Amino acid sequence: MLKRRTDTCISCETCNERSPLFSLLSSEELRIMNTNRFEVVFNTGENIVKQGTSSTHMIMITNGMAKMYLEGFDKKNLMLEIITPWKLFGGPGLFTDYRYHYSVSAITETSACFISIDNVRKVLRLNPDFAEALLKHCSQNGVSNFQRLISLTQKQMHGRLADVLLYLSEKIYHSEHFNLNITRQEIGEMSNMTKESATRILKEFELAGIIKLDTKEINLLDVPKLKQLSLHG
Amino acid sequence: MLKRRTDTCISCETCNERSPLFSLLSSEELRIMNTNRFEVVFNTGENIVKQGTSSTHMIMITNGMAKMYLEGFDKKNLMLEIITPWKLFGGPGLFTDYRYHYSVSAITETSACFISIDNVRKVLRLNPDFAEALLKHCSQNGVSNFQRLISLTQKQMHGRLADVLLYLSEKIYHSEHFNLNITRQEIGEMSNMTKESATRILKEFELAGIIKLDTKEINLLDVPKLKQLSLHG
DNA sequence: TATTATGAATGATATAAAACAATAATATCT
DNA sequence: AGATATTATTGTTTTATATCATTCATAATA
Repeated sequence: MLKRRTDTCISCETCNERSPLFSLLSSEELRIMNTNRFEVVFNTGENIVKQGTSSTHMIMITNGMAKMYLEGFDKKNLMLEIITPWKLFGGPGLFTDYRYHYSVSAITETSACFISIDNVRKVLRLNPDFAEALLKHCSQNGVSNFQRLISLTQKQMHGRLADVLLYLSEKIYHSEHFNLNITRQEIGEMSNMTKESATRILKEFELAGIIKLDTKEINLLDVPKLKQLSLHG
Repeated sequence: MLKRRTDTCISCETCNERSPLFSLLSSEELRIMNTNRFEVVFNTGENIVKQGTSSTHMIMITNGMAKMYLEGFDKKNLMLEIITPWKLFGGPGLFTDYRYHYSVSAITETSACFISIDNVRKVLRLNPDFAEALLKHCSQNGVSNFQRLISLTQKQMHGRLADVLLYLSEKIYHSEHFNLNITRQEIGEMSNMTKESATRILKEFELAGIIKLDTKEINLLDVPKLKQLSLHG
């Protein structure tokens, strides 16, 4: 579905303040980035990128919410992140094998802005600050992946679920009280457990007074306890 | 222990052909890289980098073998790679928080060459090809981490051990017949299982005629079968 | 409003893999 | 070479977690 142009998104110049990476660029460089740029609105559930297809664009969501996930064996997904506006993605394939290495799909109706990777490459060769910032961006993803590896391989379910709740609260909903717009299945995909286990442990947390739970509505009552659970194995 | 200078390693100019990243550099850029560069020999078991300390250097092994691993909870390690000569490392911290995010220790006596990160940064700003190559290097690590995440979270022990055997054969020993210089404990750290499980499954593979096993000596008899095991969950 | 889908909750059972324990085989040191 | 430490093997038990099965609740649709 095509999006009507609005005065908030006519060109990169007008929305560059939204992403730290773009604020490093000159007008001329922004003009390059803006060339062939397009924006598309996705309905809930639709794929924004599909793992395995050609990676031709660096993408940024300007509105809505999406999930980034690895497609594993037997339709089992591992969710990497929930993506909110101004977070840049496109992944490691952009500079290696020109394939997307994960899928991204819309959790709510989502507008996404597509910037051609050729233009990104042009600018990165013109602007060393931008090149360094991209390298930093890539490195930060590397650090996150290390944390994920340790969390998923060395913590058991309670710790992993605590990690998810803290992530949702701190990084996504910016509140200790939030209304989930993801399913138990998806909570399981974030913490590598079945939906049944996710349900069960949420209930346990409620019984232990750590959270207040009303299906989709979650209230973190004891954040220190969650942090302690997160630290245990 | 300091290493005597030899005619094979007086400066980066003389060993630049060893690493694809260095072949992109001009003499002047190599001279910058070579400034304050030093080489140290580590004994078996010694730390080359220690997770959590300041990351000040990009490092390359010129001789020997080392292991790169994440230190997790309760002294439980997760080995990321075995490092052999000319593989560059230093990790995601070099461009983010200036901390090493993993440890590297010598499996055999190992010589390592330390290049100041300030010099790397200087050169990356001078040479867009090098900048792009570093970004590619970082991205490739990202791809490997995705594969690792899926392998460790979605495969069970037989599949994970098959992955390790194939990795050792293809990437490290370059033969289907090799003499391990790592312990069962370390095989466990590569595949996220206990040393007892590693022993047991190696034995099972032997009984199934997939490998020939004599403690440290391993012979892959049925590589297709290992690949098939690797694909299953 | 009745009727399907879809998601959530809960219980019973099965199983992969860790933890524990003990012995056997190597390697290292004196 | 003998003594000690490290590593490998093997068996038994325990536990975390998946799987299966069913009911309940909520949302979408006719």
